Amino acid sequence: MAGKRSDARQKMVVAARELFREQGYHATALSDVLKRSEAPRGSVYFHFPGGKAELATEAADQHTSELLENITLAAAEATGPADLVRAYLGLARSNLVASDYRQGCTIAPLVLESDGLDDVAGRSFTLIIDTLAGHFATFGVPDAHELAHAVLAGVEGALITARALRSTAPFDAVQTVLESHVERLLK
Amino acid sequence: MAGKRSDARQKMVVAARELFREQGYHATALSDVLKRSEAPRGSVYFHFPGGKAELATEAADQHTSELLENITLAAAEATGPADLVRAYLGLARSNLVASDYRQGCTIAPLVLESDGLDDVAGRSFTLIIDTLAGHFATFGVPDAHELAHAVLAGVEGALITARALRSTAPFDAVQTVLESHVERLLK
DNA sequence: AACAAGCTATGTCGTACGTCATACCTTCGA
DNA sequence: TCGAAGGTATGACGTACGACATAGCTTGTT
Repeated sequence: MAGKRSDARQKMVVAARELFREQGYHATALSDVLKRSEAPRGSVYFHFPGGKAELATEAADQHTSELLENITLAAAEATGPADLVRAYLGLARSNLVASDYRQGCTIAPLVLESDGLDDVAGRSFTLIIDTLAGHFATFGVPDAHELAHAVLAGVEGALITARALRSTAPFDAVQTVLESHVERLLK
Repeated sequence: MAGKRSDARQKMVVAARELFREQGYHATALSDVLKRSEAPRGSVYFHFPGGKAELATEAADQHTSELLENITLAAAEATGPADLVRAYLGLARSNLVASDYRQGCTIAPLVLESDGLDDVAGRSFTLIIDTLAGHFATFGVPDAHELAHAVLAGVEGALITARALRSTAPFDAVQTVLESHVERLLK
């Protein structure tokens, strides 16, 4: 009933995710995605009838899913909200440093390069915030939602400035400020 | 020995600045810049031999200059570091809201859409941080540089998430956290 | 063996950036 | 005061590349 079941689709999503993190949305050509994923050129429109936008949507969704898993995982090991904050910041920072300041956030470009993908980014951010806030609330943090907003904004901002400055100073600063605030909240 | 001096150049820089804030770098075609600035096509390469990249560099530089002026202005009126933080956040927020969540930061796209413009962005961020830190130090803040890093990252991050969420919640959250930290620093 | 459904290679159209030949304006020299 | 020269500015073009659509092929099933 079918031809060979190909793994090209998933490979393309992975490649797209990486490239968007590094170069943004418009700077990434479909040919770049194909080259990195070693997928055949003609497959794009078949696997993603919506074209590039659909590919980006899927990449964002997978990125978010993976992030949510990591958050929940970190929350399970954390002994308090400060631990979770540290873990979340650490995740972004280590990815950035390990890639020699190349890999930022997959979602951010979709916001800045407005192409009708703002809503996708909005859903992703909402999920992240709600998940973070849920864990913070469990830890007994008042205004858990507010803290989650600050954490997300801090990470996104640090990812940008750290990249441009080629320094982890922004991450250290954000971490200091957030921990300072968390301590105060719990007092 | 000279021809007519045209204001086309400056108009183009202004238009580019606006468009990059709204759409990012690659999504902004030179034809878009020309349309908004009402400048002729041929003028691009004449005024900016380096092409689009040079135009972006100039736009970033002018954006930064204006920002530094505003920071210094706000610092003069501020009675403490918290005032300056509020003013800087307020500037970004009011621009964003006034434009119906369209106008973000001019520099950020240059970082995310890597096209060799990272260093330009780096210089801009360094200037902003140093200026902020200078004022914070004047106000007697210890670790003024660290605070400046956190403020910049907070604003950049809030600009992204607020835009996607179409909400000012990120700004409010960042402000709360930063003020909380400043209070603690001065204690 | 033949059909159907998944999969892929090639072709086409639109558009972006960069370039060039040309027209213009200003200033200097006679 | 007038003409010439050289920097200044511009509209039309070329080249290259991006996304998208379609026609053909491979594979598994009956």
